[in-house]
Amino acid sequence: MQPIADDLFKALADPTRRAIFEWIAREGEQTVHSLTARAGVSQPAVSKHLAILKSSKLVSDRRVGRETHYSAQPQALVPLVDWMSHYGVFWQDRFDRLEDLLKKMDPND
Amino acid sequence: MQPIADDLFKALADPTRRAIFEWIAREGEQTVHSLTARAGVSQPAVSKHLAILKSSKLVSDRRVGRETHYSAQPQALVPLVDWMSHYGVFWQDRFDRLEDLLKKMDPND
DNA sequence: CAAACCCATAACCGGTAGGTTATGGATTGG
DNA sequence: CCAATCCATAACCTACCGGTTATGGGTTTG
Repeated sequence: MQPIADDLFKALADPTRRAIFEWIAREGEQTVHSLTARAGVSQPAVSKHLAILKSSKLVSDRRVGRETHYSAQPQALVPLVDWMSHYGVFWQDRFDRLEDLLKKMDPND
Repeated sequence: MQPIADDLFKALADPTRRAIFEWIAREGEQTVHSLTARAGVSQPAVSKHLAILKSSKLVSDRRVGRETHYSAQPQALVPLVDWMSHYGVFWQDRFDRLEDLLKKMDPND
């Protein structure tokens, strides 16, 4: 098995960090300021989480004047999918759900 | 979003622990002894990792005399799949691979 | 241009996580 | 039945992680 990026698992293991990623992913580009507003931790803490997310490619940043805007990069999750795909059971258990997803994606449906 | 079991992410975040899980998953039931032989850490360390894997349902144990046999429970990964399914990009990017997997699973193929 | 704002970094701190050795209970084998 | 084996737990240590406050550089605004 190819050695999956350990940093990816580690980056997602912290709940605060995962929450930050989820907000950005679901609501689009966010500034550090807006993230700090609801993170429940200080601004430096948020910045550090963002740095870790960035180092594992889960987010990218864009400077706009004095603000830094962060966007989600969910493609960075692909190694996780690959890793899980080695444990076949998961397909069996979620086959129904999988079919639904495929139908929704199929333009000829 | 339902609060995904934090313990699951944490359990998988450690590389030694993940390796142990992978061995059991790929090669079937294993004793603590055999796992210790290649884990690169002491037997108590392995036992602790197994306890953590067990507490997040990733493995189950079965006592046989003085031995304890551990088996993988990959269904415990399902919450991870669910979590990732919220970040749609992943399906688009891996669609080809997904198709391959489905073909391999199809008994009429 | 001075003040306020946004953010990253530095320095520090406490808790926890992963490792170790020591130990002991249960089981097997000679 | 005594010794050896398998494993879990306890006790301990260290390193790292996630948090804090302090600070300062860059940017906008009044």
